[in-house]
Amino acid sequence: MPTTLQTRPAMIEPGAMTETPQFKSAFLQTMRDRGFIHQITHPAELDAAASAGIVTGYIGFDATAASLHVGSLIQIMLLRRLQQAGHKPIVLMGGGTTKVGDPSGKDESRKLLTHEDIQANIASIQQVFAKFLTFGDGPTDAIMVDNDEWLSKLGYIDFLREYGVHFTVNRMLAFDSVKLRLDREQPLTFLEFNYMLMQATDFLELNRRYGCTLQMGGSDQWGNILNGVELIRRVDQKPAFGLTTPLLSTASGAKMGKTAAGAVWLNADLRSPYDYWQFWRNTEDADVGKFLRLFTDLPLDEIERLERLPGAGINDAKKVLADEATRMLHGEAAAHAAREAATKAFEQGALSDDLPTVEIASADLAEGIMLAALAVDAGLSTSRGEARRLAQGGGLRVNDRQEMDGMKLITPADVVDGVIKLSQGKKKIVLIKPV
RNA sequence: GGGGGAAUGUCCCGAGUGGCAAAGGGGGCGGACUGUAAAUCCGCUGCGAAAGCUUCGAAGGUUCGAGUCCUUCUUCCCCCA
Repeated sequence: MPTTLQTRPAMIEPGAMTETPQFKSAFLQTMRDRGFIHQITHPAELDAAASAGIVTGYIGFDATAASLHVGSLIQIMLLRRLQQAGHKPIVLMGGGTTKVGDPSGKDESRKLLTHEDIQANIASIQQVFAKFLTFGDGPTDAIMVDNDEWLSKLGYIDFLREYGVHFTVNRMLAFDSVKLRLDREQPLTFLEFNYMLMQATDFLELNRRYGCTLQMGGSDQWGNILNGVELIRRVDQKPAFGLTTPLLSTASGAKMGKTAAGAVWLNADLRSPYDYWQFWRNTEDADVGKFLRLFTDLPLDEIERLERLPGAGINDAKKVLADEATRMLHGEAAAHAAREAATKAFEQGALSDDLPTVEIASADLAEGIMLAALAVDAGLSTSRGEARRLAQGGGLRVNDRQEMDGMKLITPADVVDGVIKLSQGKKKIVLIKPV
């Protein structure tokens, strides 16, 4: 008779973190100094393992969209730090688990994606990791695997007999991902209910294939991670660890990564380097230090200096943050161009070719285009009515001149140096280029 | 299988009496103040140039008029079996 997972592992609760003695391993020490750690299972054991040799750790990424967004960046950085500390990162693409759908933190079931959708998403997501990690065959080189490889091959009966016996429904019902859904009287399908088993299976599989002993993730993954840790410890009697990062929100409580323009995608074709730079530039004062520690490789003493800049000087720290973050993702040239464009636009009132540009037909312009329509074409508004209200509220400017009438016709006379500068509010600028 | 309840402005939550483009929040956007910050205050938040058009799970019906009443259906929740 197999034993079921009943015991809770020793772990560090967030509050206790500060009283923990210094870690011996460079990895955990750095992680704590830079604010990555929320909870750890078996901290002493993991610390010892990380000091003694190479630890292989993984993080799973679901493929629900064609790009990851800033919300996942902390996980990506975590893998980067792992590699920097001399360990081996595994990027696990959730080709299989995405077919099931993680119920954690969601009130409703997600739409089911097809296998083709998921694989296309994975292909699109993959490229980003190469910017942050070094892939290859070496001992600390990163590797990428897709859990569809083993999950889709599982037979139902085999799966139930091999893994199902290790989980009690009693315990599964106690997990937040399940409990919250039930408490709110929201449906939780049996399909989704199985997600945590899938994820536990992943960890076991990676442990057997690659000797992976560490699973990391956001704090909402704590329950899922625990299951994997315990599964390995029960079934194979091997060490396994879990580590979660704090849930990232801005100092004023907003969820990280959502802005006016929607999610802050990491793929350049979904969000330009210029916009990405702007995202970091607009960080709240209170978050600058935290973000510098998490999302840049700058040394800690330099970060401390930056975050202590008095008053408006904090803006310099934000520029450094934006530079560093953009460079890491899009490269030196793109970061430089984004900063130049921003400097010109905001500090010198000049234009830069790197500002977002939209082309329109000269013939249409010759006849005159309603300002509101132009704003829609420029992507500043989703409807003309909205654009007109925006103008009425003083939120639209043409060549830096406020224009309250959304019905006003824009003509070739408004073209200056080959473009029309259209601004929404203080931060969004689009260049309209007649062709 | 039986009984009871729920679905509202395509971001979320939520009032809603037969006259409703539909209260109020949150979120978002814009303005003022600042430093491309926060906090605060103000405005906007279905589409349309307008006439008008399209919204309250779906389809029918009653009515001059339906989110509101009736019928059927879908989905979900609860209780009983």
